[in-house]
Amino acid sequence: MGRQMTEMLKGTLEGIVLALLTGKPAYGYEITTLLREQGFSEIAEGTVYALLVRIEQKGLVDVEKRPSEKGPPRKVYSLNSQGEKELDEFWNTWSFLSERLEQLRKDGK
Amino acid sequence: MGRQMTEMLKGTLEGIVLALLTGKPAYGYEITTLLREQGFSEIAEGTVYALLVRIEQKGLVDVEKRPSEKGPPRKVYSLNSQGEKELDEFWNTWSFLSERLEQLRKDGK
DNA sequence: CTTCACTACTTAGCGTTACTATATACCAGT
DNA sequence: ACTGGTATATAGTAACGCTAAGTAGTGAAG
Repeated sequence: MGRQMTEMLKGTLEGIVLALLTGKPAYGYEITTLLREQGFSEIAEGTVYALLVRIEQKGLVDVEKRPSEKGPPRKVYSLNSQGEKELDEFWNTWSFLSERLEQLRKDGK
Repeated sequence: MGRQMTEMLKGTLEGIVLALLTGKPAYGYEITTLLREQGFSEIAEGTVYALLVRIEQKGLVDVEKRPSEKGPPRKVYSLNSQGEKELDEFWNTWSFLSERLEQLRKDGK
């Protein structure tokens, strides 16, 4: 992972995961796969699991343990109302930053 | 500053400052003022100066000391070729992330 | 002449986050 | 037994923005 991307993911990766979780609960391994499919090809598994622990502790998701046919039990995360609120705020923060940056990019040309 | 914004600025603030510097050299206090005018109203001075030290050490900017009529001498930073290259990469990284996020936002609705 | 306000830069210590590396565990096929 | 895919956990590290406090120069107000 590039240094720039690593730093830029700070603060956005949590939002990305919350967004992935809207409407469709998922477990860690699945989320990692989803991220890789969506172009975040180099995100380490450990990063995702640590993030999931964090958002669980913050109370943004509900967790349910379910058996898997193919391995150890899965921890399925689903967005709760507090998580939805956090996601809303995330989009607001993102919009602000995004608009400022697009403005800057325009000015630079 | 909100927690989310603080985290999101990691990795982007450097790019923002590099972008501000394109074409028009500036000194720290001036950059802080510019940022505040552009909506980043709560960015601490210390943050900016620390960032400037960093990008100088990374060799992304050239520095010139100039007397001020109103206070201590100014350190004027100008983007050099390595800084321009870094800024290019920054925009690439930003574009990638930005596109993924806009896609996610669309899907969520 | 001293106090205040504005300009201008510096730095130590802190909290948060993503990464690296490693470990554990379950199951299927060879 | 061994390999490979599925699935989770965690200790240690580095990077970065924030807080807080300090130094220094100039000019105006009292």
